[in-house]
Amino acid sequence: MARKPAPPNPYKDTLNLPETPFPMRANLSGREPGWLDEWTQAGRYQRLREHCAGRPKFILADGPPYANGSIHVGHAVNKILKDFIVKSRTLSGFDAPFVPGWDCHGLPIELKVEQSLGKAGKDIEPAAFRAACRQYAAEQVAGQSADFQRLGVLADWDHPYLTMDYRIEADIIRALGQIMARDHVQLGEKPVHWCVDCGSALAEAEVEYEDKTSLAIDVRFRVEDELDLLRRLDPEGDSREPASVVIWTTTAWTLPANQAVALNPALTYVLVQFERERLLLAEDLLERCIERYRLGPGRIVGRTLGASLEGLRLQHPFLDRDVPVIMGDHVTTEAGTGCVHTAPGHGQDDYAVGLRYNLPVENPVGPDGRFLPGTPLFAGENVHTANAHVVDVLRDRGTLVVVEKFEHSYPHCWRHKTPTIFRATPQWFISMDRGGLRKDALQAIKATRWLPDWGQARIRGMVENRPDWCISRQRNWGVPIPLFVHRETGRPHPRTPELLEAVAKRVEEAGIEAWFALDPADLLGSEAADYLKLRDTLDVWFDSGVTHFAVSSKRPELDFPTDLYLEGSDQHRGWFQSSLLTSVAMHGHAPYRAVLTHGFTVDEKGEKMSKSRGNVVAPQEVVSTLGADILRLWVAATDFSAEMAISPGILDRTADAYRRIRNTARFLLANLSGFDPERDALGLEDLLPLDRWIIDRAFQVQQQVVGAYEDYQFHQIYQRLHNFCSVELGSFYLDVIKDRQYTTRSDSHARRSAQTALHHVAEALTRWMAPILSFTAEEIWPLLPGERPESVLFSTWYEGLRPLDPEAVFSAEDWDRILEVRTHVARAIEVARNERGLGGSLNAEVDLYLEDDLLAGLLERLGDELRFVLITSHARVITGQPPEDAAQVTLDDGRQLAIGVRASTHAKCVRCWHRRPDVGSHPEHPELCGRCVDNVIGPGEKRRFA
RNA sequence: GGGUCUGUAGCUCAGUAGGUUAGAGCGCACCCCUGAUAAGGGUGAGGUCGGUGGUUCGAAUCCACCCAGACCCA
Repeated sequence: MARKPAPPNPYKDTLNLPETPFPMRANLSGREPGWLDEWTQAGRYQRLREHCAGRPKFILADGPPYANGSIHVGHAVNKILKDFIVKSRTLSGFDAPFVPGWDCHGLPIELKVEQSLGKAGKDIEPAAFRAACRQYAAEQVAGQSADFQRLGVLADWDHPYLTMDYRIEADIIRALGQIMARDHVQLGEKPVHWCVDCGSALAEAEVEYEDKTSLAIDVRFRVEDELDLLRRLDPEGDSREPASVVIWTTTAWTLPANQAVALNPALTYVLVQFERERLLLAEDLLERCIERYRLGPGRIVGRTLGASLEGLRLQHPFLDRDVPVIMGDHVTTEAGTGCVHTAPGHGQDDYAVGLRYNLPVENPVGPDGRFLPGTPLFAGENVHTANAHVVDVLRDRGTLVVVEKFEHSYPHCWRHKTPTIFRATPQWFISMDRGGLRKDALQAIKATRWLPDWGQARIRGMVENRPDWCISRQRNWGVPIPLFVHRETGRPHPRTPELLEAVAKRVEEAGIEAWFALDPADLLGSEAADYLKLRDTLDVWFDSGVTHFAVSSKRPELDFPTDLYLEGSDQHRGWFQSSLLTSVAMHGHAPYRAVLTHGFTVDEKGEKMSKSRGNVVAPQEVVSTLGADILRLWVAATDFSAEMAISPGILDRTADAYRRIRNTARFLLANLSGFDPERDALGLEDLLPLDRWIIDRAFQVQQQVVGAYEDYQFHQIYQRLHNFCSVELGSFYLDVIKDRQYTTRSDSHARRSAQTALHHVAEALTRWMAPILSFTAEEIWPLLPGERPESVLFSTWYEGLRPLDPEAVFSAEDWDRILEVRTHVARAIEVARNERGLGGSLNAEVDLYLEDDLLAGLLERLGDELRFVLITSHARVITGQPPEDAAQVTLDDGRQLAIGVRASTHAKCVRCWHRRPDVGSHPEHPELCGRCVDNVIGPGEKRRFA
């Protein structure tokens, strides 16, 4: 049903209607790229550096994303949060340079390159392979960089740091040298995840857990010395049938390397009499064992704590040796027998407990996953296929109790998807304890500020418990561990520090290839024959871990230690820790003063994103549809300390909020048209009380906004910004001043007062939003009246706001009361609208019945202008008895208020739309009310309050 | 299985040191306006504060357990 168009208004030209080139519809996705181009052309980042030169610095270090694949929303969150911080600190008066970085070495890139070129050393020369990796990484960096820039992130994109930059590769080696010089590095023989298909050790991150079905076996370890057992256990009866400790394992192939059986000292173990033998088991697991073994009912004939069995000798189930019972807290009653087969060469717990008992680290398995020549019974067999053979041998020897299939979560190579094994190999380690690194790192953790504070407990727990850091990899695309080790002693060359620096110099010139291509004789001369040139590469976590040294302390615009690291919560184990350990190892303190953590992105149900669930939100898609500012606003709106939920629906809400903010800004700009602050602005003391009030509100908001930026509480800023636009401005102040803006003379005090307020608000508001809504703020900036620099980032928080004196004639508290009354009036008008078809509030005349006290006095002080505050055609205060039909309400302070609403019977002024008795009083302007006549042909109306 | 967290209206967030009918904005419904108009204003309906059991005169707020989810580890 179409409404009939409003009749043409002959006085329209006499109004000051809003006007602005700032469009209501943003079309962000279409216009953001153009703005970016402009800023790039203008050298925005460099110019900002010049502008900020000499200010106190605030350094946020960029944790390098891995240079592989396109960015996902988690990357976007991270960089956008960093951008909020960099920009807000800039507006707070800091010089906040930001150098983006990338992590460029490592396995995933190798795998990508292998896919197209084949294996290094087999299908392609290693040098060519590394060159291809370098090329590939550079392409990935370029792609990710473009995506990051598209998000509006301001950074030194022309001069990022790449861990594969020659100078950085060289400094990574130097960092290793310093850590070695402080005696934190050692060569060890330790079990590591090993992929037999890779023929290489795997990093934890290169392992994924998959379900696997294994053979689970229970195996007898016969007690050697019956008398010794009797002394420890004092069993009832005098059975002399064989006694065995039973172990349970799912990796039968590790039995040849068995060196002990571990019991938990605090658990109770029982000796159980079966038909032809006695078995020792943990009491808590007895029932389940009896069920599995089918050896008959079984009768407990002895009982003791694990602790009393320490040192008992047991016969290996098929090898001619005896092994001790040892104590380990890692032994649990989750599954098995409570007696744990221990092979220090094949398991990390086993290795750790073995160290305490000085057990040999035997490793009979070669890099190809086959038992070494000379291994009794199993030489040459692949460990996985040997399992069945081991079971056969056990059965032959009568040491097998039971075998069954068992499904469990088992580590697999993420590349080959094949089960990994633990295999003791020579590896280089950063020792946590021999140089006191753990202790010093824990101290450094204490000295660092963690946000949120539980981050401290999290990383502390990890550092307290973590094993030594295995930094060597048997790979091609990585920074070498450029050591010469003696062929006989295995010791690094005595002149290692000097040699490392010599290598670093060459790497600085030619990259890591300088090491791989190096002829040892060039550095060692005649000694070369005695030394082995190491081909191991460094764990990539070492690369990024030393960026505090290779980047932060090397680039002149940066600083070390750095003010802040900001990454996802997974980095407590990753970059936060690798950076901490290397920095402590090199300098004795943390590389950062504070560490801020954000959560992971999840879908609207709080579940992680994955292709299979189909709940992935791609930043590229958000940017190309809604625009980067919407994504940025979503980041701001979300409390990043927990999981961050994102979905199309959530982004729609965000876009709604954006429109609200945008339109508010638009209205401010539109009502500032023709306003020149130099010429037209009034002093705060000359403003109407209502205009003075909104500046007070803006002042309060700014306090909160700036404080929230300092505390990284961006979601508070979003709430406050949006609330300010909706509540203070939209539903009250802007609505009220429309009449004054439009109808009073364009250069009247009344209008200039409002414009002055709008101008202050707009100046402040644009800055508040600038770190978050970067594009929109820059779009607004040049449209604000008055001289200004090229970008809002060249300014600081607006200083033109002032709080309202509590003693002011209309104080903030006074306005709170007025607003409360206004809410009740709106309610009463709504009733009239619905019940009597009142229509717009300007059709209403309102009587407020109050006791004769302060509130009545306050409202009366507004005089005739009360109607403007209420947006009614007439309003008055009556101290006396209300009529029956008045709406009775109780105010917050307990006061009684009655509101009478009636439809005005007066004619409507075609110009201001108020219904007034004086419409038509001027013969030449019969359709105008008195004040409009005054505004059109007279000196113009005066306003005193609103 | 262990460690560190999270769970308040459809959405995003507040809820002060435990105290009357748990708040805000958005969205939604309805109404108004048509001089912010693919805008703007008003009113209203939405919550067993993840669940259970405790402590307490009284708990969204304290404790225990459980459920769901996230990250890290095994």
